[in-house]
Amino acid sequence: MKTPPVELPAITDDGEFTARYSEAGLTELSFPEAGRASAPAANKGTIPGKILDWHRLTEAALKAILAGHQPKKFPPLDLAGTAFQKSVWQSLRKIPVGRTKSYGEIAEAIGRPKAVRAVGGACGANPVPVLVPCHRVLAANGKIGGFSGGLERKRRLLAREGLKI
DNA sequence: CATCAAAAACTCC
DNA sequence: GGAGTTTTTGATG
Repeated sequence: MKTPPVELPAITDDGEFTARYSEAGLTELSFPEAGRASAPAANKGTIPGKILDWHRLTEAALKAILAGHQPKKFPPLDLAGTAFQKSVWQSLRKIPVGRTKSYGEIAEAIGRPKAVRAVGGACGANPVPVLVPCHRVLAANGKIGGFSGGLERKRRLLAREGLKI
């Protein structure tokens, strides 16, 4: 591995997220997990300055969303996925704070109104939760659907934005 | 490399 | 509660 992904802890009020960066941008973000209280020891000396710069933006954006505000700036994202998944994630990022969309609406937005189920799959494959607000996507009839980080966490995120299920 | 089968965070009847 | 639609992923020849 010539360019191993860089891992940095992002401290928020909700816990310690783990952000992973490639040479092109933020590539993955993980929720804090029990039993992983201590972040991966980050050798700041070996981390390129630009990544530390991105990380500042990531942490700021993360905190903003967790507080229910729309972040002013996003770090560059380097999402790995199929064309379909990228379309879905792009649509997700257009959802403003405090609003929700259904899987069906996302499906329509990308021109595949009937691919709702596939949209669900793409959301589940979303490597960057919170910044790509997969938690703001609910099922058509108001059901909460699912969430990679656990349904409880999804509910709390929505509650922070002033939404009630 | 091409093809088949199974599964998924949905939606509608 | 069951059938339908689309995409992804892993197995098979």
